[in-house]
Amino acid sequence: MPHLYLVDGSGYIFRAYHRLPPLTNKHGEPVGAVYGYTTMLWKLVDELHTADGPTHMAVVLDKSSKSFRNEMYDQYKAHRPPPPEDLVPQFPMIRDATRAFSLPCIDEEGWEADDLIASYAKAALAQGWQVTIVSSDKDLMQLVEDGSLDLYDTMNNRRLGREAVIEKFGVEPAKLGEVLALMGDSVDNVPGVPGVGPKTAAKLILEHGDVEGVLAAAPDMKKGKLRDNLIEHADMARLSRKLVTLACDVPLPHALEEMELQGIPDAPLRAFLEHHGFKSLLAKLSAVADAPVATPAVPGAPEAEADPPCDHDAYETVTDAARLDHWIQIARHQGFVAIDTETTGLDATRADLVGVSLALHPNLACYIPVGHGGSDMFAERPEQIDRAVVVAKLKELFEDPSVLKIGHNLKYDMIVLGRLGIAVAPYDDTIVMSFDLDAGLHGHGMDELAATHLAHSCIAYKDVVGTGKKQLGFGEIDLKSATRYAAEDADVTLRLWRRLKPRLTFEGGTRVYEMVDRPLPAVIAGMESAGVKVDPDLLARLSTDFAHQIAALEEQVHAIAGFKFTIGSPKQLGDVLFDKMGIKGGRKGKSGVYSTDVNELERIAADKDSPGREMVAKVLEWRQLSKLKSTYTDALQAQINPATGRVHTSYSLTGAQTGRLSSTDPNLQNIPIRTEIGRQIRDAFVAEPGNVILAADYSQIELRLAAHIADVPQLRDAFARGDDIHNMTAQELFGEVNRDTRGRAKTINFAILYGISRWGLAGRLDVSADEAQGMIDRYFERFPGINRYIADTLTEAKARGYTETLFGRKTHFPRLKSPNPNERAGSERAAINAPIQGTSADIIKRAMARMGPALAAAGLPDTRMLMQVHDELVFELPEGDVTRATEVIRHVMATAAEPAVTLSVPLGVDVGTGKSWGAAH
DNA sequence: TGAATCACG
DNA sequence: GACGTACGTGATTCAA
Repeated sequence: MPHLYLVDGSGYIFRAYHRLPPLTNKHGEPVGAVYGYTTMLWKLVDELHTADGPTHMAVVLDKSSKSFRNEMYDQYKAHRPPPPEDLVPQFPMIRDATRAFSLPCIDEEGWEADDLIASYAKAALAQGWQVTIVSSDKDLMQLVEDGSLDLYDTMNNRRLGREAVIEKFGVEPAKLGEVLALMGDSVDNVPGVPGVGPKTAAKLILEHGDVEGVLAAAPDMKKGKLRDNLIEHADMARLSRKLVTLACDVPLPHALEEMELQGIPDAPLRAFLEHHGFKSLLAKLSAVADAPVATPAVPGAPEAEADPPCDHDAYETVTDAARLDHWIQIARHQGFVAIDTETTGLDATRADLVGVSLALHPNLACYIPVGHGGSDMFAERPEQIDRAVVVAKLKELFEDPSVLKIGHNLKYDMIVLGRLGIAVAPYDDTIVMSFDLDAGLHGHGMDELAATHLAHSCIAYKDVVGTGKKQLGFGEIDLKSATRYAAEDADVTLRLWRRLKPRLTFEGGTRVYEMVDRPLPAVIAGMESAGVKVDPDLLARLSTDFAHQIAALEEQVHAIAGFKFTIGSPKQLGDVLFDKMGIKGGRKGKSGVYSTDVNELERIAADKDSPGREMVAKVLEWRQLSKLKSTYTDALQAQINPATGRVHTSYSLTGAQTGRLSSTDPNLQNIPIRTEIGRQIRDAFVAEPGNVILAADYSQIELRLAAHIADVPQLRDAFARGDDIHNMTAQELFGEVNRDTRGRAKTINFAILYGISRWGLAGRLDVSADEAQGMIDRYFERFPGINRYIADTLTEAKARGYTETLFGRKTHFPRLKSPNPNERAGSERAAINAPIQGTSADIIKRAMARMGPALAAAGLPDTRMLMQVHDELVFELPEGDVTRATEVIRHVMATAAEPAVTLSVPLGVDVGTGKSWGAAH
């Protein structure tokens, strides 16, 4: 007779987590619960062919924390703390483990694992099967039937049948629901009746049959607290009765036959165990290698078969609502869908939706046009579903918590869809996944990834819309061509996801993906959509002001030269200074042009005897003003979005190899601050009336992280005391603290982080290479952790080809093995810096991900995060909220590493506010 | 399109 | 012994 084992995976993993020590695997991922779960599954599967062993098995999990019970009672499970942070990344691994055993993994939105277990159990019993539920959950004990259904607690190795239930609760399993209802449950927040515990509940039920019987009998009971409580809380008792009732009629997506157990599969299980380095289990696997072998294909595992090539003619153009419903229905059923949007432009904050594509499986993809034709009055508008209908239908799918949306650079789509009222969740982003796996090895654009991973060359956008004057908007493309291009994008995205997702697990990328990067696309989409207000009048005033000064300087420079030339041309300027005016010491670069950068010009300006002193000073001033005008005051005005009156930058999540963000169009991460004249530009970044700008920045975060990572006690103590770190370094290195030694110490502190050479330091400090070497030696002597860190980091980077941050972010350095010594040396310096810069980036990203929820929880929904500048977050908020917001922001930033990483140095956060960004500093 | 320059952390 | 000299970015301008 078939014997079905239903494993309560969710219940198990929580118990395993708390019972087992916090193990980590070789990738630094927490795996304690996964290890416990794997051994448990194995033990069960091993019992196939034994007397009471399973013939069929499935694992049942909770899909989300919400179920139909929350609709009955909004307080249900309301006091449950979120799962521990180092347990969260283990949830996907539990699914990996289950797949490695080729077992079905069952979860359904809106239902708890208990309901699914009850429903499958009933279905199996109805066919005359034997059922064992692997769990120790008391709610599931309601299902026990003498001789046909029992519970199995693998942690104590105990089976639990009718007798055990009676012993534990004093009633038959069939009456257990009545008892549980009266008792209530503080963990799940089932109210029950106050003052009624297991003993009283059992007594009452034995006497009166069920909850209704007890409530009916209450008025006749002897006066006392119990009677009063039963009468007063009758409604809560009835509600509790419903809450503890298991749903036995959930639609069942998996046939019981699919759950047939084949034995221990070799290849996928071996790959899984090797990935985590579960050595004892690997040994065990080798011992059972001759056992019956199942041969399932693990989707996306390294040995997975290649997908068929993209078939552009297989893609469907969806132009009627019924077909759209059909696609949505399959996506719902499948639980994941790749998506992509086509729009009228590149700037997500302005672009309008033209169409959406979906992909469900390789070559199973469609394009839903909504904005084709229309703009051209001569062309006929091709048949399309009404835009509002598409938006409404897609909103339901894209917001469905049980359907994973997969996109490539989803941030873009989120901004476009966000303006249509659609909030995409949950999601995976393949550009982020690729970055977390392969930063430093190659780019992460879709076309490049398709070529690298799928040996596929995507249709070029330019080939669809043309270039130059003849370039068309995507809405002007005929539906056939549009479908071929757009659906391919979704198809390729899906294919990439199938490749990359398992690699995250197998290569240790899950930790940084889940703990740092995954939340970022949504967070940054919010920041970009919000934008920042700039004062165009102030910028215009600065522009004219600068223009006048530039014109005056230009005239003076030409007068000194005696003729006109283009000051902005380094080539002409070099010729004027070094050839025509005969200034000595000109250095030509490889392109044969004299160097005229600031260092060179300042050198000339410092030389009292140089004939070019006057001109050079004016050129330097001219350069500064030209830069400010062209790059900032002029450009920024042009970047104001007329619809919002604000500037919306675009952050790249994959721009910097170390994990930092980068900012473009415009770059808001290089707005001047170091000189007074440039700083004025920050005054143009302003708050709306009634609001203020708040800037919060980490103080010396990279040096603090260096102190922690390299384990330098002196630096750690200095930060713990709150000392000025550059003063302290000056004291250590030079024996006295003054402006000069502090400045030098500061230079050296940074230089060390960047892996500088003695010549580099010599150039910076204007001393000889020998003197510079002396300072470096002294530094290493005073802070002995530092050279050990540098040596260890390089050794490891060379052996593995990559470095890692405290959160497991990898940065690859293929050029560490370059035959070119310069390239090699450059990579070595970058590798020394990457763990520090990267960890800093990880920490502020975690702060950003937590900031929205933390502000909302504190009742500060109007505090908006607008910008990130590597170690600084900028907010706009109502004046009255400053005090409370400051507290929340400071706390979130200071604790952002925890609990995943415990730092041995505190993280300091400086906060300032004002009407403008300039005033907030 | 690449080099040079310079703005930021 | 020569090489070329700090990590990470993006925008603008010139010149080919």
